[in-house]
Amino acid sequence: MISNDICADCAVRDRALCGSLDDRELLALNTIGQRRHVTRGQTIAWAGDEAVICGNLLSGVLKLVAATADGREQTVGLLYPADFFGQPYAGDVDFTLTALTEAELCVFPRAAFERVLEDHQRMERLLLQRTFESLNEARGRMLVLARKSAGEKLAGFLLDMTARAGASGCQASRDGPVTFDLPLTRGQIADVLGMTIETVSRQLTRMKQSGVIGLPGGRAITISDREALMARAEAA
Amino acid sequence: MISNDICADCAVRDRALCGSLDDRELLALNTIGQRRHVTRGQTIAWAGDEAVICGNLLSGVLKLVAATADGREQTVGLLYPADFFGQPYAGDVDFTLTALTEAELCVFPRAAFERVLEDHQRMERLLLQRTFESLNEARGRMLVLARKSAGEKLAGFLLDMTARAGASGCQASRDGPVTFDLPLTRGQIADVLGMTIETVSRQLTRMKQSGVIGLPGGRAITISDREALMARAEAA
DNA sequence: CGGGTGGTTGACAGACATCAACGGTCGTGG
DNA sequence: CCACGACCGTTGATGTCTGTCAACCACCCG
Repeated sequence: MISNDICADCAVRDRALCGSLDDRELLALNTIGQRRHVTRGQTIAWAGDEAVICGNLLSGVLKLVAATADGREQTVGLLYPADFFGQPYAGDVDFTLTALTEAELCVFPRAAFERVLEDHQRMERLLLQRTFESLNEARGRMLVLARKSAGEKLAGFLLDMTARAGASGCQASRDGPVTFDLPLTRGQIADVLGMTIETVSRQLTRMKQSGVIGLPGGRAITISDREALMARAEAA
Repeated sequence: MISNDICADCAVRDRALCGSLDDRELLALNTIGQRRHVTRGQTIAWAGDEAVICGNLLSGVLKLVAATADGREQTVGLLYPADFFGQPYAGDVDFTLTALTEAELCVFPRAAFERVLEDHQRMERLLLQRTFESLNEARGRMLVLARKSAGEKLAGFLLDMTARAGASGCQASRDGPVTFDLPLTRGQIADVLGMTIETVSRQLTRMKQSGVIGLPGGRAITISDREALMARAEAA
């Protein structure tokens, strides 16, 4: 049975919301869940549309985007594997959800997922906790967007990405230089940090000239001096 | 019995989370809840402290504040009567909670409240929905903070406050001028919108000179031309 | 009466956006 | 295989919005 295999070989089985369910309970999810592949740049849900789906991100990176009437955009959230997307009990979608990279999703019809939540209080509680975490993160980001300088924003962002890259990056030694690929273009970084492409670029070259980071080319980045980066993330 | 009366004469009984409970269930809350009065400027919970309480706001206005290491501050949320505060299942408090005005709270020990949540799935679901709403609001605010000009921010803020003032303000006619008192000082508005006192003041006088608003004195404000205000809230 | 808080206004500066030009890389198609 | 265009990134010149510093006024309360 194919549907049974969906959860069995799930890459984020232990980290996603579903981790709170036992094997038997997973069967219920299996019957309503569906794998879906999206390509870079593809939009999964448009702000203003009816909220019909929710689910888990299996691989790749997604962004949540808010926009003004005249087209200015702000990325208000980044989603990584094992993150939940969508809003149970919602009417309409509030923020456009788009893939920044190739991505794999596990999608549920919203109504069906709500029924599962009702039967599994533990999962609903887990979702509540995650939502609080997202809220705290969003509020922390508000401070960054409103009060930090371009240099501070970028330093903080790079530290985030470094932590996120984690094991996947290659590092010579503990506390030594770390190199990895940023999953975002300069423009996408600008959207996240509330600045322009040019400012992102300029700040990066400045850090490079200071020896804090290296830019080997392409989307690669080397964190040469993590201490300095942390200092810059908090400096006035 | 005093404790029984707490909910009976609650000003926000029908709008707060507890509205989901029947009379018998309210007894459980009554035994753990406690009224508390706070004065203007008083802090209810400090960021970094252990999260020991949560509850409902009965009257007044509270703010949630995030701060950088070097003291820059950003108000990341405003709480109005019937709003819930605190974070069940949390470890530490993430954002300092302070009263902007005299305020009345209904406070619960966090651990006890969590037990009530576990027994009342309906209330937990309501809390989940509210948390999603807060998250959406925070994300919307991210767009404002990062991408809107001072004029747009202030126009949007005034529209919010107008909606909030609602019936309490006095208006001559539908769509006519509305006058009410802002519950925030210029400095507090600046903290909310991510700008400075001076810029708030300048933008207000500019709007006054354009005839969009009136500033009768004190903390009062008159919305003379709501259409124009809406235009300004979205203008580039 | 004096000090504190809150508000307004002016002069000035600086950080960042904007506008513009240019180079590199990659994929497609002739 | 090469060429073209699209996308991405960098850098420079310039402008402007808003933050900073400062002075001043009104009001309130002890």
